[in-house]
Amino acid sequence: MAAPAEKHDVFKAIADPTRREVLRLLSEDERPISEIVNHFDMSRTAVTKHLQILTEAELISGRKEGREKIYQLHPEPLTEVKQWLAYYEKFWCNKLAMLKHYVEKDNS
Amino acid sequence: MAAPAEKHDVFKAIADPTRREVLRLLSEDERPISEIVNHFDMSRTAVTKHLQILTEAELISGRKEGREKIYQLHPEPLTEVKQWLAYYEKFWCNKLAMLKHYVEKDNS
DNA sequence: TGAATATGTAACCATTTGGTTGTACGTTTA
DNA sequence: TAAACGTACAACCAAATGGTTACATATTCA
Repeated sequence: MAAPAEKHDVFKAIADPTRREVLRLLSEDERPISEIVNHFDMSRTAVTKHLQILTEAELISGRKEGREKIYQLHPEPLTEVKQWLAYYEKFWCNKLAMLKHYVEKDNS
Repeated sequence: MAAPAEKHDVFKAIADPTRREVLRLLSEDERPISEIVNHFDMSRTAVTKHLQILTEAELISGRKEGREKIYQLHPEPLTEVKQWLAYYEKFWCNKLAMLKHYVEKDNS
């Protein structure tokens, strides 16, 4: 049952603006590939590749329905990013935590 | 005063594991390049390139001190990621928001 | 001064990324 | 059945990415 791990990690997946836009589209509603393609100025093949990368990161999944393939959002893997960010939040939310880093040197 | 915008956006900057590790190191304390290099199994030149990318994303900055260049963390740009994530949090924190997406189809 | 240290940078390279076109295949529908 | 639709996939390509080695420059210290 051990997943073969993520070939594409979620950080790489969300690094591309096109892929972030795909996620936004799918957050509104599930959509077939052809409909997703309409939102971009690139070929269907290019969009399909982005969908594959997002699928490998398990951020989306697609199901065949007739001749269409319908993709839907799975936001859960984004928790990894959230957890990573949480560590750094203290550095900008809690000024006290920044003292160690900035006080002595940046005294201009 | 208008910044020439970010050549490297923060999403690309944090996409690389090496760069995330650099951020973690600098969150502990500011460090000269040579000390950062010691933490990795790659050349100083390679590390320097990562430092440049992080600098362009304004996640770190370096100051010359004698013959050393000392880098320190600037976590502020990460707020952009946090804001982006906030939009998707409702999809995994608030089950109700997911109804529209999953209820009708995923009824197995 | 001269050696050692720390960094800057040019030139190069393999692989990945992000895109293309062309063709094939399954599904509707007239 | 034949045409139209939606998708899959192979082959190809330019540019970006992530790394290297080699050499130059600036600073410290014996």
